[in-house]
Amino acid sequence: MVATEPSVPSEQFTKIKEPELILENGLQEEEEEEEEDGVCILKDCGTPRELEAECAYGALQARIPEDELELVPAPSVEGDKHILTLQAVHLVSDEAGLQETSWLSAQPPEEMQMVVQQASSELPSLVWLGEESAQSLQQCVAISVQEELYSLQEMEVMEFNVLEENVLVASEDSKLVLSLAENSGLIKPEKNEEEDQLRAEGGSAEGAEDQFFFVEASPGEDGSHEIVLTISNVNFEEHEDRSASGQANVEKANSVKTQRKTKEAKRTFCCDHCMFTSARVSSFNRHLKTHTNDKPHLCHLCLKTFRTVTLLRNHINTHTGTRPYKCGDCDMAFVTSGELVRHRRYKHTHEKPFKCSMCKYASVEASKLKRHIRSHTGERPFQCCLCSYASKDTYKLKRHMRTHSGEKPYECHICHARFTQSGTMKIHVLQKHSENVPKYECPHCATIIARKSDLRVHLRNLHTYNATEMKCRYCSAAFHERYALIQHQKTHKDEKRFKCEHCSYACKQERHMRVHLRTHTGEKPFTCLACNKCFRQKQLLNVHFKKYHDSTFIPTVHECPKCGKSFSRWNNMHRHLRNCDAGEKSSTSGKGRTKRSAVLKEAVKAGLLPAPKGLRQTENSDETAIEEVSTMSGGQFPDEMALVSFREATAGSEDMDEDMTCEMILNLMDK
DNA sequence: GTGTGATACGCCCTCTGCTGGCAATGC
DNA sequence: AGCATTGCCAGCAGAGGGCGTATCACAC
Repeated sequence: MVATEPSVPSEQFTKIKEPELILENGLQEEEEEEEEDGVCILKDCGTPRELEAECAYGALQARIPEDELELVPAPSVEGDKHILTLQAVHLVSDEAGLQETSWLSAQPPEEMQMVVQQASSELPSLVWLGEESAQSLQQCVAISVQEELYSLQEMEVMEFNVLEENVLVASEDSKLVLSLAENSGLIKPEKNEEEDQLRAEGGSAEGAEDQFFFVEASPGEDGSHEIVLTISNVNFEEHEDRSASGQANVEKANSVKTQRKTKEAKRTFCCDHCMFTSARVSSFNRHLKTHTNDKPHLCHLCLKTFRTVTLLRNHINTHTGTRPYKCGDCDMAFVTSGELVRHRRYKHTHEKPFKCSMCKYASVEASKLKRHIRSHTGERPFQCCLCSYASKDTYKLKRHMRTHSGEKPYECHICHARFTQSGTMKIHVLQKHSENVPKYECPHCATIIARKSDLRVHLRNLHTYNATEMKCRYCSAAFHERYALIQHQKTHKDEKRFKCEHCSYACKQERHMRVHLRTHTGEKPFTCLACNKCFRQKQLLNVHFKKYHDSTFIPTVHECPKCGKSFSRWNNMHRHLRNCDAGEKSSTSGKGRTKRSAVLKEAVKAGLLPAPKGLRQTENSDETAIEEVSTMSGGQFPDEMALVSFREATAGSEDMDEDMTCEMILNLMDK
């Protein structure tokens, strides 16, 4: 039945756990009526490594013969030997809730056969102690081990230790004895004592026939060396929901950190609703109030209710502003003394009792140290449900969730811009709406930067030593710092660094030198596809093609503003204009040309005359003059050959200024 | 039963630093 | 005109400080 059926008590485990006692070192007789259940504190006295080495499935199976095991009772159990049956139980799927719990059941001592069956590979930790047939099993002990809390191997070792340690417990308890092998065994409660117990509870011996003892195992405070067993009665008449209750026990145990030590011989009261235990009745009773909604103490100001007078008083202080605990070193005051102590540590004494073992960090509060340690371990327990992000504390996750919700809770009170974080808004207000905006000056180049973080970027990009040399574009100099390289390259700015080896020509750009060299080599790399005529520059080819091979080309017509005569070229119109204007005779002398050039230039600048294409004022006219003149397409020169002549003539002086350009044009015009 | 210190959890805050889009600027 | 550079700026996350509150252990 019990051994083979998955109908393991579960819900009852939570129901039957009346206020329990720790049974240790012999419990007082006068309190026997309270001892329905118990909590046993077990201490590891085995050798887990040996056990682990013996069996991959764990110590229990390792130490117990595969088919039979004789159990030796605890010395104090009246010398009876009890052999119990161990039986593995494979739970069926509809009892999945049990699969997270391991069970051990002890059959009555009259069943002197112990059989260990290999648990299924899927459920290696699921082991029953019970009679082979299980049909006659009327009492048993079930041990629940939380798989969630331990790795499989650890859990199994612990399982063994539970049994092993029960010898000690049982030997002194004589109420509920579990022992296994020489120093281990599993013994059900002694019949007579059990009956006495039941009588004390007002029950009957028959009632005991249907009772299970549920034992919950959980780790002790200091790790694997101590285990807490919580033993409860189980009523077999209510088995229907046991799987669910078994799951409930798993969850319950997971949520509670057991910290109970009972090395001292004293009673412990166990909470019916949680894992809480206490040796003091007053504490236990006070704890019980946490599970009730009984809050008899009413706040007359907001009608909120509280369990205790102290809680109510503290609450009322929040209404009245009463803060009886005042800091002697500042104006702060607090409702509780604990708050004051903590405040003084933070602000005045700087006492930080919680120190990190991995760094120098220390904190006033343990929770802060715990949070800090996550920065060492990388643990991120708080997982975002919408993305892969996980944070180390709840607040960061909450803040992160704004990236999904789009929430921007912080608003600039001046321009009403909204921000996701208060710090961002603060920077915004400071930079945009404040008068005394702090500036950060680079210590290396005196650059002023508004934000410290951006100064850091500036330093990283421009002033960081680079192991790889960065070479100057214009010379052989090399630098390890980007800023130094940039400053150096600026020294090349006004240099005519490119000098012709065949003549005195010099220029600033290499591309100009390449064009110039063609005047020495005679190279004409640009060939007209229509007539195979070759040109030294692409612009000349383009002009040629438009004029002679492009039927859609419409030459610009320039009209004289005085007489309306049409000219195909801008410069011809202006030459005409000089003659047409007030009958003044044109001059072809150099002085006169220069004067005309200046007049022409000024006229164009003043907007009195239409600017020839390519003769606009530019910021970098020295570098682009030749290109600008070259783009005087559309027949601005007297003819194509004149343009070519111009190009060739100016090829060696590309950096001439605008006046020179105009003069050159006028010279050509004069031709 | 109550007061008090200790503990734990949660919330909110600041400071810090990195990232990438954007626009101005220079080449 | 196109491209590279760089400061400005908002978004976002890491780390830690400070405090409010609930609960427990213990002494009285």
